[in-house]
Amino acid sequence: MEEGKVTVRAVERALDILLCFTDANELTLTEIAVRVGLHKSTVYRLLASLEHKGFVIRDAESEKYKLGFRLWELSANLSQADDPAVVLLPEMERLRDMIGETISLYVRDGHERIRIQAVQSSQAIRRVAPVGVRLPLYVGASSKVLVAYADAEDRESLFSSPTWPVSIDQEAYERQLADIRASGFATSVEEREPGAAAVAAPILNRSGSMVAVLSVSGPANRLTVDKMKEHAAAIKDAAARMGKMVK
Amino acid sequence: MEEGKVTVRAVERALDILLCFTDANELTLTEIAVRVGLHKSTVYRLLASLEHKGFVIRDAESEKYKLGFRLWELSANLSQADDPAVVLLPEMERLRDMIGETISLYVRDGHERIRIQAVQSSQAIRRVAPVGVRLPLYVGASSKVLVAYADAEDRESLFSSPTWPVSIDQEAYERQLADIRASGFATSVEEREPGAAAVAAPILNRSGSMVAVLSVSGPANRLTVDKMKEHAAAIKDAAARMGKMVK
DNA sequence: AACACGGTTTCATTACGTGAAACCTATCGG
DNA sequence: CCGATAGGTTTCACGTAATGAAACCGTGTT
Repeated sequence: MEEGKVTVRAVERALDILLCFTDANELTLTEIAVRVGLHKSTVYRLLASLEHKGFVIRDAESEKYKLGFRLWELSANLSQADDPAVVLLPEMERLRDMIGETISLYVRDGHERIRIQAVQSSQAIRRVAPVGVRLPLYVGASSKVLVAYADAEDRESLFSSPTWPVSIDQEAYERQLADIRASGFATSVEEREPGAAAVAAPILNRSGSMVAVLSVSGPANRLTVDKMKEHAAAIKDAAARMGKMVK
Repeated sequence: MEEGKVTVRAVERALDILLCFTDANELTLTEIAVRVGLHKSTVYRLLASLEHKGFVIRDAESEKYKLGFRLWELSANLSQADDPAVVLLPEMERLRDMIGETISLYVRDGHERIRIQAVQSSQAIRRVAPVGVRLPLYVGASSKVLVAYADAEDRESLFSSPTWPVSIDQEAYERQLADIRASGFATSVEEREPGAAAVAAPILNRSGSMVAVLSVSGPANRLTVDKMKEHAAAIKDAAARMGKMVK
């Protein structure tokens, strides 16, 4: 396992436990142990620490663990200024008005992506994109960008994980990712949803790491090859500007 | 140092670091090191872990550390239904409208209490109670309730801790706590702040454990003995109702 | 009764987290 | 221009403290 940063194992494990609660809001100790792949007693001790500091609590009746009040305190202090979903919204609206299609913003979360922001096209036929949904990482333009711009070791662990479809021709897929990195955007036509097409580009901050992925999506029959090219240019341009707005 | 729970040192330290950001939203590594009382390199490693998991980030321009986007994800999943500060707010407003004084909600946090919610009296002369402040646990009506209803061993460790004022006559104090438990409320007149008085009662959930403490506070000259009695009745009533609303 | 399923405790082992100290790179002030 | 300061990073030897296995406890469930 390649590192690069000097981290503290116990802490990372504890944080992994916290992150379990992004897609489940009540878990038992053993469920958590399975999720993070650690021994019961290890999880027990880590949870005890998290509980002691108020980051998790045990629900009185269900006897299960859930997130604690400490996170309220912290999230109250989260400077909204750093949340891409907030900062980039105006810019996304500008882009939407310019090209007239639905604009989405995704971040990767483990083996999925989350749509953290979206502005809807105002056209009658349009892509409807609810905020907050989780989508698989192996289909769609945004997914491909998220994977293409992940760091190497991260990608490796993704591909070797049991959630990654074995049906994918890894050879061809890698070539596709290389193309995406070269061109700076990805496209998809009816990959995830029939009748839908999309163009996506990474938002890279000043230090060059990916903050999120921006996408234009709409009905496939409106997103012709020419239109896609136009959109790709527009979205790359917007993404570059956005990259300067976030850490 | 009395324990009682098997915790993981590194994790607790990391969480302490996170908690630094409740009262400051940008900190340098060394500032953090001072706050938590650890060596630079230790904090460095813990921060690296927190950063790696997205719980803190380094601001691009200020180069300081701040809370990361991961907390957004988590707080999105915080079941609002369990946060007393949210659930009980409407009820607190009702109470405020009824008796016309500032209503506060406190929880205990180690050797302090935190005001997790407050609704302000609309009178010209009033108690102004900002949410989020931390106050000592040895003065004020709310403090006394928080201590009185803590479990015995918890109280013991509190009293034997170095932060507990030695000046307190423990004998008399214990009697006072017993009275509070008997009557179900506590009062204070100019105990913590000159000119201010308060009445406080515990919010006990169905299983009988204390969730928070509710208090009425205002200028001492308005909170006469008679008024205090009225308020005590009102607040006990409200607290009882609230106790059924939370876990 | 036997079993499964959560949580808790104990214990031996050594990996891992730790603090000190050195180092690097800026920025500041005389 | 040089020394000082401050913030961050790396290295290293040491010994604690985190770990996994296994046993244990309580409570349902069959």
